[in-house]
Amino acid sequence: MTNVSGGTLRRRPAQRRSLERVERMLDECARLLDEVGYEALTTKEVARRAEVPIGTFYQFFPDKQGLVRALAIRNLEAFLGRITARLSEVRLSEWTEMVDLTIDEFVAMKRSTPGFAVVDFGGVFATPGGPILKGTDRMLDAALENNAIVADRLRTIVVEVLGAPIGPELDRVLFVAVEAADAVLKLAFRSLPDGDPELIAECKHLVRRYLSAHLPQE
Amino acid sequence: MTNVSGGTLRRRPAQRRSLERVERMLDECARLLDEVGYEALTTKEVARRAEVPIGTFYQFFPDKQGLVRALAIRNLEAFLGRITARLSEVRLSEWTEMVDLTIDEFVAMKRSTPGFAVVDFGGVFATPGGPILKGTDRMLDAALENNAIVADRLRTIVVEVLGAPIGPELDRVLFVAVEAADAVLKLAFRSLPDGDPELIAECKHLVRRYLSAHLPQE
DNA sequence: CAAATAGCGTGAGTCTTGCTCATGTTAATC
DNA sequence: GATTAACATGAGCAAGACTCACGCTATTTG
Repeated sequence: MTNVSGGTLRRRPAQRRSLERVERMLDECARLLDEVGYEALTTKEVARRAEVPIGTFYQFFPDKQGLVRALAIRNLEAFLGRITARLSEVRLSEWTEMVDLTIDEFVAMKRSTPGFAVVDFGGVFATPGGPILKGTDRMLDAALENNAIVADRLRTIVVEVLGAPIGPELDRVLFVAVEAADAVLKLAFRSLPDGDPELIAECKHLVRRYLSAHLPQE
Repeated sequence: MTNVSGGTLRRRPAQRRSLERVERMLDECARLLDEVGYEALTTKEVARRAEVPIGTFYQFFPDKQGLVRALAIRNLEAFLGRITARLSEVRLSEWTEMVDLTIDEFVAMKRSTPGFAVVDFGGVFATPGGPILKGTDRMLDAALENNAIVADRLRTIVVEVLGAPIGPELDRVLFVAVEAADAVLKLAFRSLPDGDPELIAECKHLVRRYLSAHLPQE
């Protein structure tokens, strides 16, 4: 699996114990996100639940956002892993199948993976804009980058499976598709805890309609 | 103009002076959002810039989120106003024109209205999910509701202009379209400060393709 | 017109939270 | 066994969200 993680951690856990601790903190972070949401989540509480002193928490995570960002990256890697696994099982004949497969897998993770409903790949914040002074929330960039990574991975697959024309146009199209799908699926899960089935169907519809203009028809 | 504002304010400003103060606080909130983003925005700084004591701030706004929510609602009302104004000027023959008109107006506001790039109609947070304990961030619901209001308004227009079949299906379709468009436009403005023109074009494309399956062709 | 009353305005101060850092503890190296 | 380096810890600090007791100004009342 490609390691996507960039400078997210302050110190990379070397020993077994530290590694387990970091994993535990991420787990508790995810569960807390489901319970109280991002704003109400406190680093102290995450540390307490993971049975890790607050000082140790800050040995590994630069701040609250770093924690959530790390979780988002873990989610992303899990998602990419599941996608590639499913793709090696199923031999798909049409690209439309890939749309369904991707969305289904995303939906499955929304349902089963703690915290995924809240952060998925990182789109919790929206703080772009002007000269950021202090606090320096670059989380949004992370979200942007992460969805870009999803798009990039999908592009590789699309090009492999059916010889789609490579180029900046394809990049853009897939990027837009991923972003739009993400938004509609968020909507589906806001309406119903397990995701409104009609909205999920509509999401597939939306993506297929859009892509059919850009990908070769079969 | 329909008054959309629900219980956003603690006390509704009755006298002229209070009303100006509230307006000033919203203005400064918007400008600060552009400068430092949501996380780094402080109520003290908003109050300071608006030349209003912090105590008075809390007379009107319940909390930081309430402030931003109020701004989002003001934005929404301004947007709906502009849309209806443009629609009364231009007599549109095809529904595709309405897509362009709506998106163009949204883009124009993203460029000109302070703070609109950050909050537009309220999608700053993402904190749905389980039993919210304290802090009770219901901002996301507000965002949801606000986009629903946009969709609803557009539906009224669509039904008026061309006798589109009314029903829950049309509601859902428009809701999805608004949500997807919102996401792609956010993306466009993340890539470039003034909005990537190619992504804006792609957004129109996406919406038209999607709607063409649900609205009567001309 | 003065007194009583009711609402409005105010900012010092409280409480909570993110985060640090000096000190203690364990493991590695010589 | 001594020295050094890496890791662990939680009391404490800084900063920000939000309150509340008091003063002030308008409005009503005898």
